[in-house]
Amino acid sequence: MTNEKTPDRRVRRTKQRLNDALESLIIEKGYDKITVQDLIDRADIGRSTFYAHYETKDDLLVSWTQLAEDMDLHMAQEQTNAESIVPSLALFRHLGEYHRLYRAMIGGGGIDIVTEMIHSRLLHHATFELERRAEANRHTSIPIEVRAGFLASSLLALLTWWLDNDMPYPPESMDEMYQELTRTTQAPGK
Amino acid sequence: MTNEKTPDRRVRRTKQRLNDALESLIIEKGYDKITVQDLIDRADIGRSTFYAHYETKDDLLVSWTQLAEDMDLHMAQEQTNAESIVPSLALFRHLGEYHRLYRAMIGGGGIDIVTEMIHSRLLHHATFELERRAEANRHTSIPIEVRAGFLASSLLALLTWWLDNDMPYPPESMDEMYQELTRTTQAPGK
Amino acid sequence: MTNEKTPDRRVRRTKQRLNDALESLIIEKGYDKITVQDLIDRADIGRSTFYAHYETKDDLLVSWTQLAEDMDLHMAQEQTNAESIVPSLALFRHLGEYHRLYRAMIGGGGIDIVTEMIHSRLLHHATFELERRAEANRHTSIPIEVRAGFLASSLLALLTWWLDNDMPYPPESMDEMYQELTRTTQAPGK
Amino acid sequence: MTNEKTPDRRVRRTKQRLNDALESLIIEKGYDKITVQDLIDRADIGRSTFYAHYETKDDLLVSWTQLAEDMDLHMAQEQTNAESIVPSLALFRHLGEYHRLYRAMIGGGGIDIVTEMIHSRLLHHATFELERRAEANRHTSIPIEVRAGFLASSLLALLTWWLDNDMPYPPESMDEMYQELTRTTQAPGK
DNA sequence: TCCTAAGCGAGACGGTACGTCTTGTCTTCCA
DNA sequence: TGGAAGACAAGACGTACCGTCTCGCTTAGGA
Repeated sequence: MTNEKTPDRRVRRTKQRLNDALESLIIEKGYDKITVQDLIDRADIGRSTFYAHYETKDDLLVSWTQLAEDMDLHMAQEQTNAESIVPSLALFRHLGEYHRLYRAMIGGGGIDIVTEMIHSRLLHHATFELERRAEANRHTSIPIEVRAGFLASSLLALLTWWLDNDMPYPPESMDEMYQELTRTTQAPGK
Repeated sequence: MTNEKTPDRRVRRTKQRLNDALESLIIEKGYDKITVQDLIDRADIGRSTFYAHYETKDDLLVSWTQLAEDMDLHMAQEQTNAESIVPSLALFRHLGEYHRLYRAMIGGGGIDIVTEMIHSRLLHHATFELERRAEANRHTSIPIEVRAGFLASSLLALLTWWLDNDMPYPPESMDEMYQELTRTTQAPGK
Repeated sequence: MTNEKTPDRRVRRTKQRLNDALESLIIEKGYDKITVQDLIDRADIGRSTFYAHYETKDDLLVSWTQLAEDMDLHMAQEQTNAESIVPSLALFRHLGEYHRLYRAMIGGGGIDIVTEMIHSRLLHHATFELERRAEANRHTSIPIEVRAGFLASSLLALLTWWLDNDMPYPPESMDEMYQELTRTTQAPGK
Repeated sequence: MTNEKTPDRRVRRTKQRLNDALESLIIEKGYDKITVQDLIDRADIGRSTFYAHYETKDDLLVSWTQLAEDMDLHMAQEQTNAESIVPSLALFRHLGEYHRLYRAMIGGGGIDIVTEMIHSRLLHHATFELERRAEANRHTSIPIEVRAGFLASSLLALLTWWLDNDMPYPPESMDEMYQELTRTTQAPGK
């Protein structure tokens, strides 16, 4: 519960229009090719209105909370699965479902900001889980931050490869491969 | 023996100046912030001269062959080590030696094109090595291209993390961690 | 008896604040540099309130009736003086008294709209007076409108010069010079 | 003979195009309504090219030397006429010839910068001439700067009135009226 | 005294023009 | 006469104002 006043109805409408315009333009022509003018035209708003709400195109992107919320939601859902350190299966399923959008945002020619955001959330999640299970991992001398980075980067790499190659395997297979490849950290006791 | 004429002495001078300008500007302000005008000013050449030799800023970067050659050289050197699929130790040592430059080029705020080039070479190398040892890996159903991508991305992630965190461990330790984390693919029989 | 309702007390207060804001801002930074936002901020009113009363910044200026009324008042006072066609002495005295304000409004860097308003009133007055004395001026073939324009412009030029040069002579001297310079028209018979 | 290098042929072409565009647009829609974009479109040049040569629209106008040169030329031509203090007849003739352009630049709704420039040149000329004939004017106590200002402003007013009213009299008649109205200063001995 | 219509502040909004910046092409000039 | 210097067209950028508009809150002034 924040102290922020409920925004003007018009403000919400403007932001919604900009988010819609951003999403459709990302799919159509790729984020890098989008100009502020494109967004303005598509959202049918005035130039100064854009700059009243966002400093730059990137600012609009990061304020587009859908991504972060999606990530957190799916992480929370899979959190109950004690076996998995990162919510890999849920992510393969979610990104596969919205693959047109995610393919435009991560991987080759994607958007660095988005990739970094996802990586950051995965990293944070993995670090937290590894620390929670610290006692079970005394057998290895590899620092937690290295292992967390490894887990996050590996998953991101597989996700990216999967989307860039038109999802040649079902999400469940991809998850199995990920589990197998990272078995050294995921299930240390083997 | 190529068909290329030996470049004019002036041409070589121009290219040398541009390479020097590029390197110093990358370290100073980061590749993304560099403009063609910056390069021209620093190299003290005319605008058309730049475009006579390179199509874009990226073109100058990739033509700056030092990186690719370095990579290949170190790969070749470590190629004799039958145990290792990718020349990880050599890379940790090499990047550590020139860390100021490499830190500016890969990892957070780095240059996509360079990261992709390194990734591409690692991927190609890993694919080749895995195919060469294919018979030894029948035990796993994970496709070679997935495993090659995994090996390349993991190494790149560790290299990046290492540089971004001021190289807290010696190259040898990093290599050991990498070997351990990717044991499932590197030495599958274990 | 007009149909206009007596304005709301608040309306009068708003207009007063705007007039005050306008006057102080003209002296401070010059009319041209004033923005509607400046007026709004200084008067501490809302944007729509401004546009509820005035169409533009110029509209506020011309509705600021003090000028026109001043002019007419002084013209009426001097009207009795049969010698003078335009109320030059009264104007020198009046503008001299409020020179800080008038210097900002007429002459170099002044406000065209004000200058034109003063010129227009002078022209109208001179035309009226010359026509009233038409029979006394048969000696010259110069059309009345030319002579009226000459009288108005000359006086305005002297007033402007006088204010722009920090009023180096008293109003009475300025008036004498004006009478002498325009003697050909003012007192044709001489 | 200046040290400035002869400008690039292209530069001269660009400036010529801008001058032409300015002149036609002044006549078409009035100086105030002209935007930089109008000039760019009409001259068929790039936006940055405009700003490479001129800081603002006003800068282009004042650099448009034709006006100042015209003034000086006509002043020089009439300089031989010992009777006239300012080159009134030549000016009536010249402005009448190019009345479409001058009507858009001086007088009601005209361009302040141009009006002030003409006034300034007239004033300078009148001051110089009056000082040259100082001994012949001992009869009056009116300071030279006042009389020069009067002569310049009166002429400008007549020119403006003449153009704004579609030149109802020939230049020669206008000049005669001007001489008659300013007889007190022009031919003091009468 | 209450009620209701108006005045009001606040500020979001669509637009227009601005002056800056960078790019890749094209023309001129000079060695 | 071939390459360096740099002028150029194109167009996106972020800023500054403008005049319109939609909100609720406040507050007269008539019922």
